[in-house]
Amino acid sequence: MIALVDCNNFYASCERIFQPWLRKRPVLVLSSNDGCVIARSQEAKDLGIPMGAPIHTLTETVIKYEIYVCSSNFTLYADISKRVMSALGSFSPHIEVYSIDESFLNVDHHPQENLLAIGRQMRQSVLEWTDVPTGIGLGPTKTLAKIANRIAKKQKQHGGVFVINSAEEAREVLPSIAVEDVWGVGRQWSKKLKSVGIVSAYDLQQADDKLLRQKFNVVLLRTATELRGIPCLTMEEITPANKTIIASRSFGTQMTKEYDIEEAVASFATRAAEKLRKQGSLALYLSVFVRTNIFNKFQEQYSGGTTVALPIATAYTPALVEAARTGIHRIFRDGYSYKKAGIVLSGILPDTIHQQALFHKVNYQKEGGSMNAMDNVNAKYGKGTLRVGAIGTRKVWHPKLEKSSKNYTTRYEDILVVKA
DNA sequence: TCTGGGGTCCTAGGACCC
DNA sequence: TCTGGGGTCCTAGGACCC
Repeated sequence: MIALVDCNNFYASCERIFQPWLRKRPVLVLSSNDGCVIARSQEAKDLGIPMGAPIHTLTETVIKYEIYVCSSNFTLYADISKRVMSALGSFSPHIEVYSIDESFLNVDHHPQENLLAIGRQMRQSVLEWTDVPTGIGLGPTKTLAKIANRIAKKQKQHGGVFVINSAEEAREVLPSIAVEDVWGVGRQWSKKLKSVGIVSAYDLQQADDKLLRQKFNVVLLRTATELRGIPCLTMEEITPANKTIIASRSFGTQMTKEYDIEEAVASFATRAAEKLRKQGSLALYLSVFVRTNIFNKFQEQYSGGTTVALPIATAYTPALVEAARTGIHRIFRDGYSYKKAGIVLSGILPDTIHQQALFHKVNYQKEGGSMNAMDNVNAKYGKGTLRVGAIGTRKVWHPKLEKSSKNYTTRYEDILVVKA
């Protein structure tokens, strides 16, 4: 049996922990650049505010209902997430951290008849340890655990925990679940499924394998099989290294100067390099892209991208920054107003392999040593304490961040605020 | 005026090999 | 006029997830 623990309105719940006066107020958390709504408290959901709505379309609603709107604070959310997962860890040695606010737990070592009680204990523990409310669904497969989780959250009488013990029990609840609410069924497929008469999760469970394989694909067939109580998706307790690493941002203002964009991509390359080293990898390719504001219908549009092959696989920040600037020189065109840029690292290899190039000699020890030193300094004294000069100091490209909460759990000065 | 960021997997088709 | 069988690798595009 698998438990799926999912934090309720996670970012909004994090914001409330250290600002308890927000508890009854509707809360919205915005995306980078303070653009779209990416998290809503229950009160905000009840007001009918959709996920992803651009905040500038909600000005009146925000004033009318005194909605608290804030920028996102991922430093805080990541730290709270760690604490939630740590609380859950005491219930099972087999835990897969699926996303910042979700975990799968194997609970096979708990007796079947106690599962509801175990779920309630988990919920209580997380609440006590972190003040974050959760919904918990248990089922024989991940997909059924997801369904159980949905029921736990939607039907208040269950107190946030719901168990689907078997495929037979699933058969009773699946007719009430719309097919688009099944994990793995998105917009496109639900449309297509409905066109062949598959409307509910039950219909999908009962659907003909051949039809699913022929008209759809093997991924959807697996989903249907999981609904029958046969596991197709295994627990992945060890997070595999990412195969691509992306760092991109929309700019706070539109930019026209090449050297400003160079500073931005130097910063992206730095961040990507940090992620790369953290997972113990090297990259062979660095792609760069830029684009104008796609929402502005009156502006001439341009979007460009290019891939720079690195002479050898590397995680050395200066080498990646240099590649990013090379890329920008290739694709930058004068006369446009740029709104977004980013870099993508690919050709990811483990850093235990050091294949040399014929004409490009590298002192791995020296490079590795300096990166190590830089990472240590930045861990101790804060991000960007030590950085390459190409990033600059003017921050002209930085996204908007008008109202971010404090880093109550990770930054010394902010922790003092909490204590006070 | 204002519209996010970061990932994965599968499939089909083309190019190539023997 | 007739024209095999069995593979791999790469890429672009489409679907999905949070």
